[in-house]
Amino acid sequence: MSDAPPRPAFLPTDVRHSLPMALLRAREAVMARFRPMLDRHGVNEQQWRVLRVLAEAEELDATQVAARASILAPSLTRMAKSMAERGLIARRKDAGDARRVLLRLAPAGEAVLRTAASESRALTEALIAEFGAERTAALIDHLNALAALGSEAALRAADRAGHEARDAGDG
Amino acid sequence: MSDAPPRPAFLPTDVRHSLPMALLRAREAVMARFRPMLDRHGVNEQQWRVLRVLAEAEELDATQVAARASILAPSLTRMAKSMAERGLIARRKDAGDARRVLLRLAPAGEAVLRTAASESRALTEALIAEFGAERTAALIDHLNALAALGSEAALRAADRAGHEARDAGDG
DNA sequence: CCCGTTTCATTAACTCGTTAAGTTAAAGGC
DNA sequence: GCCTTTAACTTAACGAGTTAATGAAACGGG
Repeated sequence: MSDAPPRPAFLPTDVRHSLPMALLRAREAVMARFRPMLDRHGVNEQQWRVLRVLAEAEELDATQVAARASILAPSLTRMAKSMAERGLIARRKDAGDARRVLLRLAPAGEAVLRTAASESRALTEALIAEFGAERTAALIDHLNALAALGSEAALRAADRAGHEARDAGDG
Repeated sequence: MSDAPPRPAFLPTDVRHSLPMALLRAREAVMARFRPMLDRHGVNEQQWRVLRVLAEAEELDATQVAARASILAPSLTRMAKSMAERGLIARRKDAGDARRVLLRLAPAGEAVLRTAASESRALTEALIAEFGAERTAALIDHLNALAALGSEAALRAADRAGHEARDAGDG
């Protein structure tokens, strides 16, 4: 409390109550718990996401993997190369559409999932136990609802609001 | 629904209901709304966080800025250099402790905050209007509580749980 | 059938995240 | 007053995020 000196009046929103920053901090705190486990299994956070997405589908093209794992296409291109070299995943070209690259789990990737699954579940359950089961479920629902807002119409509306505010705000 | 083929039984948690991934997707959705505004003002997301942190304090050392903006020290070192060159912030050494580097807003940084503040507020208010004021406040509270869990004792407990599960799980 | 358009993937360039190691300065023990 | 330890930053190296541009293949009129 002692370090809140005369605040300039022009700042946007208090950092303490900013939704983007709250999301960032929460994610960091959660990932800090999972990172040691992933390190032990030789994969990073993004590779782990790719493996899990592929575990839920037989075979997917790169665009779908990127969308489901929340990874951008250029990142996935780099990752797929190194993961294929390590035997975590397998790549092949789509016979019907030569633009597409199809990805699937390879044995080493299945092995990582298999041996990490129990640890991952334990960490998840420990977190849920600390934070509360109902509270966690509700939080995930809210987060998914928030993510679902980010569709085209909403984005345009937000952009218009920005322009209007800029006209009216600080003349 | 048609793309959920025979799921291998060894996967950790359904990607749809994973808390880390929900946090990631929600943050992406929110930031997608703010990014065009930040682009117009010539700063990226991390620089914006630094500016806002400095706007809330007269002068802070690098460690405190990093902590409040959720930026790692090596990243802040790089950023402080380029932001100082652009006149967004000012750097000076602490007279009493020659290890410390003190950061404060410079005129160009104040100008960015001043001209972007109204747009930022408009975007924030638009988001709150869409998502619901009470719901947003509750969400931020939950996220802060979640972030607060990530303290030392909790981390050690989670790590122990991981080891136990590995022993018991797939021998 | 051809040509403009769209889609999928890749490459490139830059910045940040992350870890580890190195530098300099302050603190503490004896 | 040294000498070890700790703290604050910096540097380096590598991978991922982001944007823009390119390449290649499919699509869709005309």
